[in-house]
Amino acid sequence: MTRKTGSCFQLVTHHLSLVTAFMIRVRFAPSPTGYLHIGSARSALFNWLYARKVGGLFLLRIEDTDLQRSTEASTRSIIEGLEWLGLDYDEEIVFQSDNAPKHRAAALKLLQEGKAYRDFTPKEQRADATIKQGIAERARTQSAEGHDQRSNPFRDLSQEESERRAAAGEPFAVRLKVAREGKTHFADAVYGTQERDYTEIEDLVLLRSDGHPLYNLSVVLDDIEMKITDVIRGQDHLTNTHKQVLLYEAFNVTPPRFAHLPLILAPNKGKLSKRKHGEVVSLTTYRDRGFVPAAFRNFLALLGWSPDSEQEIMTLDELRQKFSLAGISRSNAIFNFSETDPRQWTDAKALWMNAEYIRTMPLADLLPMVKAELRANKLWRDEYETNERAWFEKTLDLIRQRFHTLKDFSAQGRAYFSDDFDFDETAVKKNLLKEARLRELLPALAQSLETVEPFTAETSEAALRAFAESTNVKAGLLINAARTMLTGQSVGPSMFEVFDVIGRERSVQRLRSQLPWADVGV
RNA sequence: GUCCCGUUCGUCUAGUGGCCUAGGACACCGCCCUUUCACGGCGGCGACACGGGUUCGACUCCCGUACGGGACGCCA
Repeated sequence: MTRKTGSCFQLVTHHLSLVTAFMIRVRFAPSPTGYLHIGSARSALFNWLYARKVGGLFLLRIEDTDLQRSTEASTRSIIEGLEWLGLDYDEEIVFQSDNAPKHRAAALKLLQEGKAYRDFTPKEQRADATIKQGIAERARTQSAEGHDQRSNPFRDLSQEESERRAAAGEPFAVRLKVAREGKTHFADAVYGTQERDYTEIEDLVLLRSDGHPLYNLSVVLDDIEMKITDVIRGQDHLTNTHKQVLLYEAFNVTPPRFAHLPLILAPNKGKLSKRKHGEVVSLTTYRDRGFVPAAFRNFLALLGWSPDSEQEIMTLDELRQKFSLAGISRSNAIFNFSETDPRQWTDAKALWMNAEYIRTMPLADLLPMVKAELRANKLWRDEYETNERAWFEKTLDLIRQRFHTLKDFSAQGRAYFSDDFDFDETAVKKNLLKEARLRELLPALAQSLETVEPFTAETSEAALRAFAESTNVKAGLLINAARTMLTGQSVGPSMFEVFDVIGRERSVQRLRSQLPWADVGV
């Protein structure tokens, strides 16, 4: 990023400040340690909606200070995920690791000012796997014994002694010197006024003994530098916020406004984690399994937020217009899905919403998504966009009515785009093998359809019903049999609409096929 | 364990003291439409965690209990 220096720039920013003072600036600040979690995606969405609603800016900051776990692939996945959801960001992406030297300098400044101190306690070594429970356990015993958060022996070490030991090369961490008495306060837009007694807040580590700046320090400094006006993030940060408020005070900066979001929980009301719940928490899963981005975005928006109206299907623009922090609920939401039932691999409402979008969205918006899906399965032909476009749109409009994901276009929809499709075994048994006469009737039906002119849903229906009457069989028998012959399935759109889009030539050909009988060895 | 947060149908939620015999959506069930399956239409099932207050009146306000969640790191 370019950084201008000199009084000229200062002057400009000074004038601009009157204008920018009211400019809302929010950020989405994920750590790139895995694929984008749907909870994070929702935070991003809410930040974006809030910013766009008021004409503010939505910034992206990658919190990659944990060099051990951060990956470039993860950063890419985050950016792709935002793009998929249609959330554009402003300005350059900030990589937190780039600012480490500044963060370190700021901590050292607090040290000089006496607002922080050197902690010479040797660093504990802990195995990664046992960290969480070990910390919880220690916290338990400490609180049971009435641990004093200000008991660090190095807290009141004299300045000279501290300098001397540091100069001698003794390693030290830098901790914030939290006052013995007082409370932190902040107004949360969702949870209301929050306060916390200092005695509940530890002297948090700002700098590791290797000089590496830690999370709370970096977040505050970056938010200050990025001029963030509103911090919207998960409720799991509620206690961090108190620590961060302390840091804002130490730096003499007015804290931003805060809004904490209720959490998204697993069906067992526990934390929804990638490790425990697998791909269902990853945003990319929804893209890969045929979700329309607008549908998933719409679903996510309704998890923890609701508009004033009872309308639930909303475009991005409608969401933007209706969004308000006041509509965010305080209680956690359960993301309902089954780990054993593949039909309910994710929340039923999300699935429903996706189907709803697929059958009602403008065909022009659906077309490119279906194109990608067909292309990936070698079912796409360029003619679908040129001289066969009318047919293609008509076919999509017909079959989309009962599809749930984009995957269905290449799976259940295969027979519409290829002659090479499979026959569903139960469909064959139920609609073809049950009635022996069908083996002769179907080719005869084909023959009578061959002369129908023009060949439409109406004329094919008339022809089939006439044929049924003349051969003295129920129309339903032929209808169901024809459906299976033409599509391989027992379910689908109205048979006559299918005749229409499959066309006379292919319909006749398929009615004469002996494949279903050959397959079962009759 | 300590601190913080929460609790309305199975799930997402509306509800800011009388409009609530608690509304909507998903799921489920039934009927209609349809010789398929859906869509759609109509209807059904189904909730204010519990106990005390305050009030003429409490889902809404206060207190307590229970339950659930979060945080408690030289991780982010």
